[in-house]
Amino acid sequence: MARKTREEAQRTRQQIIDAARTTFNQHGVARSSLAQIASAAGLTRGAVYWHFKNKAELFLSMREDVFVPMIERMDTTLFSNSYSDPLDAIEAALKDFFLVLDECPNLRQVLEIMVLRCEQVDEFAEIQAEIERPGQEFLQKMEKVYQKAASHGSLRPGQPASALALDTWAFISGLLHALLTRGFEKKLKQQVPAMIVTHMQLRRG
Amino acid sequence: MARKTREEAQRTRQQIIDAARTTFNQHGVARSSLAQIASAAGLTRGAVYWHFKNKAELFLSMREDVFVPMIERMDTTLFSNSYSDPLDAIEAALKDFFLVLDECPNLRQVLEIMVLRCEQVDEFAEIQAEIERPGQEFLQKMEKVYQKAASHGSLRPGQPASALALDTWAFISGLLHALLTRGFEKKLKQQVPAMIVTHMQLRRG
DNA sequence: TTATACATACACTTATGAATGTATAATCGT
DNA sequence: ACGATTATACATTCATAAGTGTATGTATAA
Repeated sequence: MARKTREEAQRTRQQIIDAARTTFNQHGVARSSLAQIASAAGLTRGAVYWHFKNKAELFLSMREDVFVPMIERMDTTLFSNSYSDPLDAIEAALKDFFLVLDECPNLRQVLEIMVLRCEQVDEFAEIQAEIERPGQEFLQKMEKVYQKAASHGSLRPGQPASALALDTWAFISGLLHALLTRGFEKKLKQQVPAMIVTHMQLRRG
Repeated sequence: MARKTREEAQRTRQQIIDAARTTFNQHGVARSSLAQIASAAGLTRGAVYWHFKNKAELFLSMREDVFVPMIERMDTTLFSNSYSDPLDAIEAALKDFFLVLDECPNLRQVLEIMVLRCEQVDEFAEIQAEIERPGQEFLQKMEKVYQKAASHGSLRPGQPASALALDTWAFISGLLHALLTRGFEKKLKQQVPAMIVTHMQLRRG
């Protein structure tokens, strides 16, 4: 075939990423062949191998495509100074996270792939480390905000900020997994905001 | 080779299950071939195909080998009447769960495989449903115990039992995933009892 | 004219499932 | 109780399918 413009080439690259996302999501990472992905993008393996070294690199590129913006968005809400009570900032950030998850199918698909449809082992060990890090950083950020809430006086006394942050972290992680494994069914999805309110209510003074 | 006694055959069956567990855990389910598993058990694929139809059936057998006893043990603690306060029963059951997880490497390996090293998709859909069900049942059991605690008067008022059960469920799920992904490192493991105490303390009256 | 953006073809490896082989428990008839 | 028969518990072999990475071809944008 013919050579494409640079912009066209970038579009095909994006098409491959999109095809990888849907294919990984449908069949799992291990069971998705590069031929399948290429075919889903209307291309051949040659195109895939031109743009990406192998499946692992394609996986990482697909992830970065949607992961970085999400983290930035959460941070801005979490550290926003438009909330008088830091606990409100946490509550808003948590709600916003699940709202984005509901609104952005690309992000949802990528999270589904990373959590459910990817065997975390061997050469994907580095990938796994990359997945963990945002969670760790989120834990530290939360602890800071809980400390702010403590000095603000809105926090129910008796527990250190670190313990509260751990509890919230486990709660969010578990809720995310529950949503992902149950396919974001309405019944559970509608309970999410109330669950967050309950969770935060338990630590208000 | 020669034919074995029925008891010997049962032992080789168990050897295959053990080999599958360690192999799945090391390399992931998809990347583990039946030849690898057979070799790890000191056998050939012929033995595996004799005892199991295919990899999926072997996976399910490996799971049932350790999963059923765990559920029974949790239930006995959860519904034990040796605790005057139902909240203490919940706290004890949660602590016991993570204690068993720490003590029983087989159960830990199987959970690691199911959560981290198994792509939940396609023909494993039934398997996934089997994995979800205990979680769902646990949620319902918890709700009952929270209701008992409410009528017992030890529960901090303001939240329905269903909401509290959901929160605890998400907490446990998240904590389990955290432990599994971080390889049960001591630092986090030692925090588990305190986290459970914190979690329960937040809902005591 | 050359580097790019792919498509096509090739060589190699690996896994699966079924077929076949085989020594011996287990069972059955006498 | 003992040999003959049969079913069992595997090992071995075979046929086939898929996937990967690389090498090569090629039209065209740069």
